[in-house]
Formats: sequence, structure tokens, C-alpha cells
Amino acid sequence: MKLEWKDDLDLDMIAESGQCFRWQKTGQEGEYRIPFRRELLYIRRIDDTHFDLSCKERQFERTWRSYFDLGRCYRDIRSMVCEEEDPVLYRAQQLGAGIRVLGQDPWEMLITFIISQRKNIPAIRLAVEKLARAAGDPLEGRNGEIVWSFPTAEQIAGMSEQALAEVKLGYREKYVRKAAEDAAAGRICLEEMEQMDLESCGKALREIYGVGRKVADCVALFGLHQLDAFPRDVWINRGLAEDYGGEENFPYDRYHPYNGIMQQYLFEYFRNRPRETGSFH
DNA sequence: GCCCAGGGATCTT
DNA sequence: AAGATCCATGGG
Repeated sequence: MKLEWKDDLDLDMIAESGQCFRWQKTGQEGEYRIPFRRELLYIRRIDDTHFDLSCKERQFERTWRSYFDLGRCYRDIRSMVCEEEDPVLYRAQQLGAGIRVLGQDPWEMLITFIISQRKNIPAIRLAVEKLARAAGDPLEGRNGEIVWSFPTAEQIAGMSEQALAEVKLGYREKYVRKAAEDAAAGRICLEEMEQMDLESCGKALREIYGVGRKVADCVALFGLHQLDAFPRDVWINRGLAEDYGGEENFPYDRYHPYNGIMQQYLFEYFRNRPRETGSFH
């Protein structure tokens, strides 16, 4: 189907934004292949105001409209930032215009961000892909290509010790194993967390073994669509220290309830700007 | 609150 | 080739 869309939606920026790790470029101009639950979408921009999607209208309405958070105007949210008041974020949102916070699967986000600790983005991609191949189901894409679905809690819990060890998750393996067992047994219920406010679901998430403040905020933001969650990773902490004199000085109240969207602009900005190498003083 | 191990891939030198 | 770092956390 053809989608007319005039608000922010830059596929390359989203793919690089560190919220999704399984988008793949297909080789066709600007096109991405996106696995979500048991579906696959091929999407590319046609022109300034149009996109081509491999799904039918009905499937778009049922699944992909919310996946891309198309019920919200990101230009309006960006316009909350005042150039004089907050020049750093103002610049960040200018450069990051096109980013959206996706509505991804909570379980996939939980496991992905448990895996993400002390890894860089290419390494996270590799580990998630290995896990999907080891325990997911094959989905048939275009031209008969196979993409592996993200494994369910039951599928991960059912993996042999050897099979899980081959994914080479290191010390995170025990976290992933326990989360899968607890979710399969109903001791972790992400569906319940979808009904909670940020404080409650943040607390519930941090009770999961291997989930601290950072991972909880990522799952809340990217998996439970809590747009006020503000994950602090090394890039954000470094940037807030340099430009705001510390993370405590960021004007969170000013951007409530969209601090998580602002975090995405800052993450992109801090991560892509040139770094001091320390090789000369 | 502070400190450090834990594993492997990637980035830097 | 080797060392540092990586979207952190749990436990001491």
C-alpha cells in the first residue's frame, strides 16, 4: 500500500537510533525489512510525503500504524523546545527531526535490553540475531528469504543449556534464562505492566533479575510506550555532564510527558558529535 | 554509597 | 597485537 505521511518519519534515523536492533536494509534504495511479532514489513520512502509499505491497508491499521506511533505529531512535540531556553536540545531536535519512538514488543524489548548491557550497538544486533535464529520460528519474507521471529518466553525457557550457551551472552545468560522462566510461569507479566503508570511499571521492571534503572527505562520507553521514561546510558550521562552540568540539571518538568522523546534526540546528538580523543591537550 | 567481576564483540591505538 | 570500551547490574 501507499501511505501519505507529512509528519516526522525518517527510516534511516530510526534504524540508527538505538531503539530497534533487527531492522535490515534490503539493498533496494532506502528500503528496510522490519520483523515485528510474527509479521514482516518492507517499507521505503517514495517522495517527501509518501511511503511504500508491503502490507495491505487493513494490516497497516491493525499493526503498523501503532508500531510507528503515527497517532502522534512529533513536529508539535519538537516545538516544545525553546532555542533560547535550551540551545542544546534545540539543536538536537533540529538534527534529529524524523525520529519517532516505535511501539515495539515488550518481551522483545526486555530481553534485548538485558542483552544490551555493556555492549555496543553492533554487538547487540549480533546477539539478538543469534538468539532469534537459535530459538525463534522461521518467517518467510519476500523472495523466499527467511527471517527468524523473536523467540517467546516459552521458546527461550525451553532452550537447552548448550543451545543458550552458544548464543554467547556471557554473564547476561542467567538473566535471560530466569526472565524467560519467570515470564513463561506467569511470574513476570508484561501485559499487566502495560496498564500501569511509569512509576509502577518502572518499579515492577526493576524487580526482574538483571534489570536495573537503565534497562527498566528502555523497556518502559520502547516496549511499554511510556514516553516520559528517560534512559541514562553512557552517552546521555556524558552529554548531560558536559552540556547541562550533570543529569540532575536537565529540565525534565519542562518536557513532561515526553522526556523519552527528548532523550532520543539527545542520544543521537551526543553520540554523533565529534568526541575529544584526549590525544592532545 | 562505593567497588568490582563478568564475557564477548568492536573500536582505538 | 593489545588495550579500551561498550545504551549496566548484582553482590560484596
